[in-house]
Amino acid sequence: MHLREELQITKSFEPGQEVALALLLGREYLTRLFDKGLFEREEISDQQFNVLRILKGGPREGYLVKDLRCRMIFRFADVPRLVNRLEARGLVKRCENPADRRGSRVQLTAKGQALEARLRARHQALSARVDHCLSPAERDQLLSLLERLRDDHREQLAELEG
Amino acid sequence: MHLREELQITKSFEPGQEVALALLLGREYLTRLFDKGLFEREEISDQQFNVLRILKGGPREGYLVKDLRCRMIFRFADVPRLVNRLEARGLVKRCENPADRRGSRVQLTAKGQALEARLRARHQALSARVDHCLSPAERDQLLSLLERLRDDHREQLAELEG
DNA sequence: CTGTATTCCATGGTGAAACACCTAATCCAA
DNA sequence: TTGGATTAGGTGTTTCACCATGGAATACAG
Repeated sequence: MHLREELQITKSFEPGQEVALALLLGREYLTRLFDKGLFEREEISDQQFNVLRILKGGPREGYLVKDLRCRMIFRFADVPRLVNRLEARGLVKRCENPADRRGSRVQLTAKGQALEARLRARHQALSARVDHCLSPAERDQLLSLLERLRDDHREQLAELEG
Repeated sequence: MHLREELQITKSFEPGQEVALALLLGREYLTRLFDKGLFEREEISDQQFNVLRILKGGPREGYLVKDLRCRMIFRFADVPRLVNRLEARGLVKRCENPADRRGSRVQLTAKGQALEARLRARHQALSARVDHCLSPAERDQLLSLLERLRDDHREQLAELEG
């Protein structure tokens, strides 16, 4: 369905708006799909799953909060409280870090590992279906275009901040 | 910058994850860019601007809350309270709707029109730069791929809910 | 015309995000 | 060593999203 139909827009698009809208709407569908198909039934948020997944892929001794933060997709996430919630559910634990007592290492518990594994299986199934409607060439093209946009956005952000 | 570098991922991607991550990250950059470059300095949220923009493009008598909702990108937005906040700032007003007294029509005030126009100008400048790093052919390709993904996601969502 | 179903909106509660502030540990230069 | 700067992370507050509830107006079947 075309953007204009989808958002019931009657006027013509301004240049550039279409790409922005498509990106916003694309991620909107994606998150809604994963919320419905995955996170909702396990009562976990996408951000929380992201932490579990990062920990799973990390070293056995875990990550510091700052290491988690820079790996999160949503950069300014409130990582300490995110970890608090996971800790309260017993999915994660904090261990003292003798090398630098300012920060503690966050590690998956056995329960957290089990949940991560369960979610990962379903996540893969959903992701595979996302992928499935594109040919490999299209997929690569999409990835490369999105990468170009990211690079450009990063540049513009730097201009705005610097 | 490649996704893997950006998120400091060491392991290989599972199939399909890359597209999902790229979408999430793409919209992340986009919203951050618009927040920094536009919304932050006017002390308005993207959702609030979206309402103003929808009203601007709509009929002179305004829209009902439900008409706003179905045109929002973020579908489950808390539209009544969004309108409350805009109303409190004098950007929007509610008028009785004689045809159906269950809902009132939301209209832009003069102040709201002025702010919308100011934001729109800057929004266009930013959007144009977003567009600028893609050729027209690439732009169309990106839009069409994203549209295909949306259609597929919608289908999957319907399956999950039905 | 009457009772029921439906639609539209507002609101209360819960939980999470944004932003700034605060504490503690570490680093480093004088 | 000691003083300040830096870094890590926790906390307080406000705002907002999300869900469920409820009430008012409308539509409709009988």
